[in-house]
Amino acid sequence: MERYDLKARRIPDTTIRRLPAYLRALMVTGQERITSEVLGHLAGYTSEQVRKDLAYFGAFGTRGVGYDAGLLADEIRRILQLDHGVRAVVVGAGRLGTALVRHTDETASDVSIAAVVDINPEVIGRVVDHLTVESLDKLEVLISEREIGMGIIAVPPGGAQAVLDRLVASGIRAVLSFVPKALTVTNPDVFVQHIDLTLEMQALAYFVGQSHPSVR
Amino acid sequence: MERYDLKARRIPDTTIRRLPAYLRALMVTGQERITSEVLGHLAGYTSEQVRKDLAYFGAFGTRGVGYDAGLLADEIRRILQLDHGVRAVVVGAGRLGTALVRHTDETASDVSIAAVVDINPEVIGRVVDHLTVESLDKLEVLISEREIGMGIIAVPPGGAQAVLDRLVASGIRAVLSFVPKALTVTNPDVFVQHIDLTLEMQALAYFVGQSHPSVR
DNA sequence: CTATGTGAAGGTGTTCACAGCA
DNA sequence: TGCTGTGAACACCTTCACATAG
Repeated sequence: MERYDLKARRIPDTTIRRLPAYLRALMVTGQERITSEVLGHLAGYTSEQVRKDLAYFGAFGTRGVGYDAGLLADEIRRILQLDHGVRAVVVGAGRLGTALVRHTDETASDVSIAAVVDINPEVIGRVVDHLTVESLDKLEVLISEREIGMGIIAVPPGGAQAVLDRLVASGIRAVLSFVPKALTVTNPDVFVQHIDLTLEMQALAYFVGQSHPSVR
Repeated sequence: MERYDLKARRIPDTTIRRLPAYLRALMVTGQERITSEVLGHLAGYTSEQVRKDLAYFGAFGTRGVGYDAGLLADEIRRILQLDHGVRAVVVGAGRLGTALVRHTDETASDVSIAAVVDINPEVIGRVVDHLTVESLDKLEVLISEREIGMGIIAVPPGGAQAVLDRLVASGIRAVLSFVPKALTVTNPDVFVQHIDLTLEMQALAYFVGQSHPSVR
């Protein structure tokens, strides 16, 4: 009964990363119907890009008309597995970790935080929104009991690799890391996304002085 | 006296984005000398990638030996303009905005926050680390007086586009946006980097169930 | 003999242009 | 006629392979 996996086409990462933007754009318009032109404009991409991306998964539009916004949103949610109720564990209940929990609570994003753990005894037991910070020791148990499929790492660089290894060993296949350090993973089925503010800002510095870089 | 601009080669964005990772790796090793192999490993890339990236800007290594870590770090800082003391303004002093100020203070990243502004009278005047939150009205004045070259937008979606327009009108050419919405900019000299946590997590959800995607 | 620097080959993602269908 | 869906052309980035220099 798998719908998309059977096609066995390799989907570009870039396509996957644009789908959530399309989903948001579909939510914003109250419209019933929407063209790839409008959808692309709202999401910040071109109409060709929209059509190509969607074509990897099937033909959801009507020629000469456009797409049914509600139906297309449902398709995208299914593709991204957002209809499965994806649950994540936040490792590290420092300033960043707690901010992440609150953020996710506020924005109904179809991904929920199901557990927060920390290694520091002083922090364990504290309440963050609807969750109590648990011990890092219970990481594997919590992942299993609460059927967690995503890991979010918000610990200092020192302990990050060990945390990642434990997440992977527990069957986690999608990880978001805020650690200011390169982490390695051998299992090719595991996808790790890094968000590194310092690196981001340093790269941006390059463009500060970049007036008129010849053409484009 | 320009060193790199004269070459007029178009540098791939991907290269620019890897340079900060190389810089960090160079800081981590106490070593005097380093090979592209080791540097790549530390930063999470291949040795060929390292050499190609650096070759866009010149020949900094010694054949048969490797690179001088300190010299190479200086080169990268110069390329990224991190030797110029890049200053940024944070627009929006909410939870995220203040967290950004503190984060940047803690991690000496060669990019400093030189001003924080907000539109909310209740927030204006508050002290965040070494800065006092100023009125959004003074945005242009602050950018000019404090020679700010980078903008960081951490406001709700509603006011974000207007903020971006004002930043661009003030001559800002590098912007980091945390706004959960696509922003548009017509000036091709302006570079806008989006960090959107909700989109990031939704994209990751796709990989949660992605076991063994055939080959690779 | 080692590790850099680089043209050439290869691969991946985007844009074009239009055929196909409502 | 209008907009989708898609092969083909294109552009970009990465990997390969080796000439080059110390």
